[in-house]
Amino acid sequence: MIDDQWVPPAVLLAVDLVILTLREGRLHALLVERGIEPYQGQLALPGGFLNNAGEDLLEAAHRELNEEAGLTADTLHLEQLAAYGAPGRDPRGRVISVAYLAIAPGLPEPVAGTDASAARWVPVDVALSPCTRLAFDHRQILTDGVERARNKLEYSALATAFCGPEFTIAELQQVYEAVWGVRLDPRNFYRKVKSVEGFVVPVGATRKTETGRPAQLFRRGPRQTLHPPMTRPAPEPPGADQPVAGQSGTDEEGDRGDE
Amino acid sequence: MIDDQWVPPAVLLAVDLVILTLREGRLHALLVERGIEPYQGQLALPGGFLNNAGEDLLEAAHRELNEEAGLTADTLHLEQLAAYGAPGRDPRGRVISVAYLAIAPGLPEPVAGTDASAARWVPVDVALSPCTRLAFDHRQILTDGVERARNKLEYSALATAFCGPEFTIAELQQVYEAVWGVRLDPRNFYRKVKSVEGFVVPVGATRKTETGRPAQLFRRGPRQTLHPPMTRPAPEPPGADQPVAGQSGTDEEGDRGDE
DNA sequence: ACAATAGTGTCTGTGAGACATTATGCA
DNA sequence: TGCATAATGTCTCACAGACACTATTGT
Repeated sequence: MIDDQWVPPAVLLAVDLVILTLREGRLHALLVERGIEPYQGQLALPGGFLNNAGEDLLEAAHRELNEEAGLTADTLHLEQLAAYGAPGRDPRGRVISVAYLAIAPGLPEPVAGTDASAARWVPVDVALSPCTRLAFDHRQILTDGVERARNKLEYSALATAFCGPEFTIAELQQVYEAVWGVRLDPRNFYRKVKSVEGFVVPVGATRKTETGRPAQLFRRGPRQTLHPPMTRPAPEPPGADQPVAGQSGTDEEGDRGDE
Repeated sequence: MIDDQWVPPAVLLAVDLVILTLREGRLHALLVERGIEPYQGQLALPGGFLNNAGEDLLEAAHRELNEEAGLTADTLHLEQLAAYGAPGRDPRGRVISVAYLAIAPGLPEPVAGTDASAARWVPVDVALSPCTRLAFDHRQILTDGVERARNKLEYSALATAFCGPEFTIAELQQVYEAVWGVRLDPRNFYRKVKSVEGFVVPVGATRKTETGRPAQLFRRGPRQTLHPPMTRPAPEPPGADQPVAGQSGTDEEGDRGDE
């Protein structure tokens, strides 16, 4: 079928980033306004081509994270999301994009002055609203990233990645509420979090709130997976559930403890 | 930072397959003996390079599934696993591999006569034992695939993909036991499966067993996700759990397919 | 009858949902 | 004292684990 002279087609490889954070109780994603064609002027995920043939994928993700978002990778969560390679996804040619999901604590300022001057935080419900147009297949990638984060909150300690090094239980609850888009009972949430050994560890200090009793501060504990998992309220109506059938681009994690 | 003449480096793109099935109560993966360099003679995952620049990733996975395993994609589960792109993973150059996970019902014969005459089913515990050497980074890919399957059994109806169109509850239980490597109580398993609406639907017929009362036959139902999930016995000792840290993202690739 | 497997019923402990109550800060 | 939030306690129901028991086949 293939003659001896056949050589496989070469492709270009890009790395795109879904960077999520919490700002004022809402889930935000970092988007950049494209300065060049194609899709010039439109919103897109931060990302770019592989720098050189010797660069590792994860390394490229870290580089883009720094270049485009001004974020150092020290404290933040970064995991591979999926590969996207539909033939027509980039008008410049055959480009395969490996998407990464990054979770960052709420940064006070989006970014500025850097290479990423055009970057800004956008609430995900706005970014994914039918009115918003994203470049390439970035809507799909962003959707998948948010979905991954939502699922991982259930069975992993990912929520702590949205918080700073020290946080209160109430702050952690806000993460769940914002990402899942639900309201949780503070008492049950408190009991659940503290009942999972190693999820969070008390730091001994307290943080004053605007009003009311000061809250204890915690750090993330050694535990990565939650057993039993955090239960997400099921907003599904009775009957069969979402199709979820095919997977053209990606899938999810699957690995519970992976990352 | 990048001058106007800069062009991104091109890479080769391969698709590799983790194909899992159940044979005689044990979890097996399909491996091929490589006929060409590199790693000639060693075991590897089925896979190969993108056929042409216009081929979709999933399409390529289906093609390889057919070429190398002789499997038609009609009845089997196929989802993307991850992208593997470590710089040194393929001695021939920079090759990024997008791995797919396929789940197939137990086939009576491995394969033969086809392009994949060198393919054979290997128990995963054998394939992943320290003694077995796999080409490229296929050990990692296989490990990730098995891990994905293990996790998905918990919260999805993936187990039915291991069974034929009609199956008994006991057969479904064997899937869980083989993939998880545990023993489950038949009575509790039966109760659990039948309590999840739409997981399996009775087909009205029965299947005779070697001895004992005939079992009712079922088909997979419309439900894709299991709420609440199937609970996996936790073989973890108390204390912090597995690190599960990063994912360097690597890959492998396949042979060229010619021969 | 007996063996062997399919399928049902019961008890109990754990944990989630709902919600009352107490504790600790500030004005 | 009053208000707001943190933290703890109580009750109930759902469900997983353990296991006794009944049902239906073949020999």
